[in-house]
This record gives sequence, structure tokens and C-alpha cells, in this order.
Amino acid sequence: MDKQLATSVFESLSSAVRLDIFRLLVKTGPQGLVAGEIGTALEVPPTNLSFHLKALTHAQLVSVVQEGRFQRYRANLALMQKLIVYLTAECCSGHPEQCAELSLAPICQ
Amino acid sequence: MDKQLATSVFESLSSAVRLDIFRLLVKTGPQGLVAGEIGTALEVPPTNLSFHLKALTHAQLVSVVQEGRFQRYRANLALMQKLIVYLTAECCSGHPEQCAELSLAPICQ
DNA sequence: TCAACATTTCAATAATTGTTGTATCATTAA
DNA sequence: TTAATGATACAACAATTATTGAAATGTTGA
Repeated sequence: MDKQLATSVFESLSSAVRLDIFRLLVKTGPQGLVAGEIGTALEVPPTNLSFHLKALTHAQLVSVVQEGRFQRYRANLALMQKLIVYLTAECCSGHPEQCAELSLAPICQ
Repeated sequence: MDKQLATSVFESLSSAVRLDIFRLLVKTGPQGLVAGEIGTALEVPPTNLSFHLKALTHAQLVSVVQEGRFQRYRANLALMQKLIVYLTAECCSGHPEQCAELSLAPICQ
């Protein structure tokens, strides 16, 4: 995880449309969804959906594989894990007890 | 956590400057830093720093308290926790074993 | 082959965001 | 009170991002 990837992941999720898409794919799990299903579920026009899916794919937050004339998208939750680690690295400068006081144990090492 | 707050948190972290600020504050922990210290550490001009700190504060990702003529900023990691929960809600539609297969156990319920 | 379908690309426009200098406000120390 | 300091507000401009319709690409099934 480098800074550029981190900012592009955050940028990806900074739009309501893209956040909806990602959460829908998280909910769907390993099965994923094809573009048309996403568009129907979220009522986003095809052109705009394609624009946002491209952004999510570029940021590696979703993966895509072709299935005939369909494109199947899946959430990349493993990247989210790496992002959380990146964000909380050196948490409280090696004084985890301070973070524990802030009830941040779940995300601070 | 609602959608608007979630997107504004992500938007906050989508700029390299703001990401640097937040990570620096995470590293600093409960002690926090005053604006001038942040500006010196990251070499950001005061006007621009103020702009970005305002965005972070507005998104509630950092808190601020006045100390004389200084403004002390602190990271709000508790909000990050809530965000992660929001993102991964209904993970794999109640089939956590699927998420476990994807080695997502740490962030999926 | 051909028509239908799923999706993307392109171009145009609208809207938002980032950066900077100057001026301003608030606080401290002499 | 006055000068110095920390920080923010404002205005102008530059740069980026979002949305849409029309056209194009690639795939399937008749």
C-alpha cells in the first residue's frame, strides 16, 4: 500500500454512487454482480455506471472478469484490510496503551 | 454513520495532503498537534493547511480545541471504526463462511 | 449473417475542488 | 496599548470530476 493507491481508494469511495456500488458488492460477496444488475439495483444509467465502475476498478477496489457479453464485478475486501493497516500504522507512536484508552484496540496494533 | 458522513470521510482522505495530516495525527495519538506543528512537519503553507484541516474537521475525522492562540487537532479513530462497520455491513449476505474463505475474517462480521 | 443485447468510449458541458496571496481576526508578551 | 504571532476568511484562478446522449465495440442466439 503506497500513498497514491491509498488516496485513489479513498477517492473511489468519496462518491455516493461508488459507495453504493461497493457496499452492494460487499453484500453480494464472492458471487459478485454483472454491470446490468448493479445498474438495475441502484438505478444508475449505463454510461454513468460504466464511468464509476471504471474508477473503482482502476483503484483496485473491485475486480472485473468478462463472462460472455457480461462484465462481472466483485469487491476487493482484502485491499480494504491493507488500507486500514496503512492508515493506522505507528498508531500512537508505539504506545498502544494510549490507543486502548481511546477504545481503539480493534484497529490499532 | 449515514451515507453522507461516510462519503465526506472518504472525500477527506482522498487528498494526499489530508491523508498525510490524518496519518500524522494518528501517529501522534491523544496528544495531538497544533496547526503550526502540522504545517512544519508536512511543509504545507498556512492557508492551504487551514483549508485542508477545515475539511477534515467538517468530516469529523479530526477534532479541534483552542489553546490560547493555537488550535490543537486530534485524530478521531473511533469514527474510522464506525466507518469500517458501515462498509462491511451485511458482508456476504449473512454467509460469513464465504468471507472467511476470502480471508476477510478480520473485517467481516 | 443478422438482429438484439451488454457495456464502453467519446465529446460536450456542468459542477466541484485545490492552491495561492492578501487581508483580517484573535491572542500573547513586552 | 502595541507589536508580533498563529490561524482563518476571502477572492481569483487553475485543475479536476460528474453527468449525459450518441456512437461504437464485442457477444450471443436465431
